[in-house]
Amino acid sequence: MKGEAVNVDISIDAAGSIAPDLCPVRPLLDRMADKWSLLVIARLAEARGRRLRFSELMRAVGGVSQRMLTTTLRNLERDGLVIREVFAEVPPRVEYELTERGKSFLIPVRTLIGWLEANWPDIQRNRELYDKNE
Amino acid sequence: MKGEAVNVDISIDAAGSIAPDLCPVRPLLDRMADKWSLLVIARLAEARGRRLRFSELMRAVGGVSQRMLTTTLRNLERDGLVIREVFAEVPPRVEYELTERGKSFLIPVRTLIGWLEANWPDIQRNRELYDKNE
DNA sequence: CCGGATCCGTCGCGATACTG
DNA sequence: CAGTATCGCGACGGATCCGG
Repeated sequence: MKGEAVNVDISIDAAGSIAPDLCPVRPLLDRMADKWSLLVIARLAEARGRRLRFSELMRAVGGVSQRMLTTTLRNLERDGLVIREVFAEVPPRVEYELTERGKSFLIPVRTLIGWLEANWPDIQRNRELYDKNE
Repeated sequence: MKGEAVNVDISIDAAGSIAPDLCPVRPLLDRMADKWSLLVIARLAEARGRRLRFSELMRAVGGVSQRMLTTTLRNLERDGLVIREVFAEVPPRVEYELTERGKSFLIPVRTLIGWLEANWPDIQRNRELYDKNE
């Protein structure tokens, strides 16, 4: 058991307002928000179709451990955002590439990041003020 | 110290592609992705200007503990997404309301959720397939 | 009624060592 | 080269008790 499945899902209704429980957004959101998913997707997107090898991706992302890169890529593959192709060679070669769905995911991501960039200075100032007044 | 500050920031450049280190998106992203922030914002947005009391918000969100609701609201207030007003009464009354910035945040959120809704069925099918083949 | 303080379990993540 | 296996820590979040 893990928390009795509270009301952690979010969705939007026809009117555009946010409502819970229409679709399980949370599992997805959790994954997009994990430490490496977005960075991996970003690096694959920059390649613009060129497929990246595991080690290549690891250098491009920077700071990620083998373990985490592997599980991140597995999760993205499981959701159909990334394609993984293994070549039966020695030494082994594995290439990764964004799927169409993976590419389309960049649209909401860019919207979000755009908002963050536009609002970050104000937010930062707000934080300083808040922290100063204890 | 906490992990040596690897390359965990993401941003977008003028061309619209995602690049690291332009602005610290990660601290924000972490917070938006925490367990309750989005739900709290959603409930406040539904109120459409009407301010919600703490207990009211707690029932509306559902499943959140007092502790987590408090810290979530504090964080949102710190970032200027929520306004908190305390009334010196007995029993105490505290009301919460979205700021303009808080409201504007709903735009990227809706974009994201829209994408999730549109893609969730496919993703789910993809997952089942992936899980079946071990 | 609205929180602060404390305790504690869980889990994401990093480090390291090993393998086909 | 591209992983898998194992260990351990630290942060997040839930439960509970207390306080103005």
